[in-house]
Amino acid sequence: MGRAEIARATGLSTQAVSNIIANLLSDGLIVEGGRRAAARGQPPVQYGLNPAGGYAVGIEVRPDAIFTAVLDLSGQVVATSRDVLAEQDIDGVTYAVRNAKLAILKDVGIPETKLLGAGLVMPGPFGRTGLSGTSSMLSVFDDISLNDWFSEALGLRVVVENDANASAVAERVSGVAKGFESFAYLYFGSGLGLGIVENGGLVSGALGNAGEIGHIPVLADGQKVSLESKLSRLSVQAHLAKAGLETTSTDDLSRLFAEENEHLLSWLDQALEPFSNAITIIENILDPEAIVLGGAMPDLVFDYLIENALLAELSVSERQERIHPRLLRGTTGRMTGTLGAAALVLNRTFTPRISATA
Amino acid sequence: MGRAEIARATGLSTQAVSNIIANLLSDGLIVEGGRRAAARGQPPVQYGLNPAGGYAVGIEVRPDAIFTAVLDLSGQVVATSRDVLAEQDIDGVTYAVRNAKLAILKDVGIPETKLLGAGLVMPGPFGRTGLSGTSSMLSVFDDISLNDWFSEALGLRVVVENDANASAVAERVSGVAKGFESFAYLYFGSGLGLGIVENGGLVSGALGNAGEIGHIPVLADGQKVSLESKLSRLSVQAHLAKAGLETTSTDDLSRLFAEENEHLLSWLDQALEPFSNAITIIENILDPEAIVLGGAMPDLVFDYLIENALLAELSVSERQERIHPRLLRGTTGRMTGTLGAAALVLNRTFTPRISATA
DNA sequence: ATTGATTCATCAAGTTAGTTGAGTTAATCC
DNA sequence: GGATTAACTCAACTAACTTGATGAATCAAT
Repeated sequence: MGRAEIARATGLSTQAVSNIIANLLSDGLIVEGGRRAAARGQPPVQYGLNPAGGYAVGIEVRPDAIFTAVLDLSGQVVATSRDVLAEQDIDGVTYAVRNAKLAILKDVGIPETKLLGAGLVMPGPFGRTGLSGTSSMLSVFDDISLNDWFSEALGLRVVVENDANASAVAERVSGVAKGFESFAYLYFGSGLGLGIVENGGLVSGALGNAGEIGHIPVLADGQKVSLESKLSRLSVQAHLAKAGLETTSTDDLSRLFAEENEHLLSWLDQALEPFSNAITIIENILDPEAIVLGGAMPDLVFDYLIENALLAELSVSERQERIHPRLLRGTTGRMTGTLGAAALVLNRTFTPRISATA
Repeated sequence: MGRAEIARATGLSTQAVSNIIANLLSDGLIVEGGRRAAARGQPPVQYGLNPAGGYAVGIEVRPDAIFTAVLDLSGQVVATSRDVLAEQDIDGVTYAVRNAKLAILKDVGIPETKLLGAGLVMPGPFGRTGLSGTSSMLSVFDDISLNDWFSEALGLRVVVENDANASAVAERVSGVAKGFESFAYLYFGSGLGLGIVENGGLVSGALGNAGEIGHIPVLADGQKVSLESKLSRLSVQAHLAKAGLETTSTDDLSRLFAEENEHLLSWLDQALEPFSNAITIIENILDPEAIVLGGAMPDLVFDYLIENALLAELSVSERQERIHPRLLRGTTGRMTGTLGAAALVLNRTFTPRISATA
């Protein structure tokens, strides 16, 4: 954009914009583009983000491994890596996280000073809740103290989130939800999570545990069960195990789908009604621009669900002026949680918000 | 609070706070309290909001009437009034709204200059959605143009919201949800709505139609039905009508409940399971501090529902450190929507937020 | 080709909302 | 009754804007 255009958009004077641009240029955060001769008058000098002006690290802590990624300001992936997680207690995790950060920075030759912050992702919910039996290994911490702890350990501003929320932000920063201000992201981890983005920011609830959609009651064959028991990674695995199929990886599922395996298809069949109900619930409660699907499922499975979902016509989401389909498949792939961790940092710096707990 | 305390809380210098306080005092927005001698050192001069420093008008448009209310800065009700709405088209509503505003201001002797803005409440959803058959009389407008229209008509900054959202804010500003940053409000209008407050602000979704919870599928006797068909004002009325009881007012219901009327009790009985399911869904998706019930139902009915709800133990809301019960009854009474309209204005001025659509 | 309209941008001075640091006032502690 | 503590004010300085005048590059009409 040119100076004058920015001034009109922001309500600032062109002079103020000029000053700010001069600062950002000398900080290397933006770069000058050419002049664009469009209409009459002097053509504006264009400015754009300098992707190399800053970087964000994302770190995903899984039960047995640590995934790390670095994104530049434009949301492009600079590097990813994977390390084993030897000890799963807090000290082991801290040690591994610190090493992972140092290693990947050294690898790509980015100095600490260029880092905007680090994002950390681990399975929620945090704090002590009624779900604590199913909770993460670090459940001794609530999200605020987790934040402080890792902030200290990494020497960086830190954002801690669960995998569903992080992935949602990944899709917003560099995936299919680019530019969406309000949307929902249905995340298939071992369970089922929901990342809620409203007005560009995450909705995290009173204690940061919003989006635990796996535990809502749904109807299946006249029985009331939890959504997660019908629609999740654990659910397929249990279903296939009953038929003697030991599947563990997403590739396994991909292969079974390609083979039109009857057991996988029957699982999909039973999952469709709970899935459709969940979509209706999300749409009517949150009125999102779209619902994005992502996580540990093959793309083909997502496509199948999107294709065959019974979308309620009686929904606030059914309207004529729709630009996007009501359901979309995420495009950030298998590292979505890790990329999301880094994307959280970018999202925070690009769409800051006022918070009561400053 | 004293100057120094405010300075510490905000991160500003005490000098800056002093300047700001001097301005606010001369604008009449705050008042000086006495000195409070607490610890050592010079006791601070206390300052507080001046309730009479500004006012907000709330206007609720109902099918046959216009309700108006004025709140002062502290959230206290200064006046309420009720006028008939003769013509239900846009011109008729505009005329009635303008008159209602002028009348109530004249009544209480508040000059226009003391007004912070006006809140307008009408039944949603706005814009064209899949629910448009059930939509409001002003459905030709979307929420942005509604805002502009009435802003022009009233010569004030205007906030337009649906009844559920407004009532939620009413409870936050001067009801049972005072001080809550994140909660949900289940509103019994003719249908059933959900007001969602996250981080002090309303979650309104991509097109402002979040919270249409009445349309979500729930289970009742092994059947899938819409929540609204089991739990709403229309639902009780239909249920009682089948038994030959013509009830129209909330007082009627109150009386029936006091009489332990078997038909009302059987309605409550069948509503309990869908209600409990809805609570579980809301809790797990939004992780609210509490869910507040309010709207066109007798208090006794709310109390009954709260008392008898089957709260899932497997919920993010089930935790030890809870300060409030998971379910609360709203305390703003029958005018809740109208008060909410005014409360919206107060909420906006007290907890402003950054918005992409400036 | 010249002139005027249109748009982008800068220069220089003024304004506003903050900061910093030194000094003043009023209470408690011992 | 002086030391200590905290709240507050005064005065000078600073950062981040605004305003108004001026210059620069392009297009369109004469």
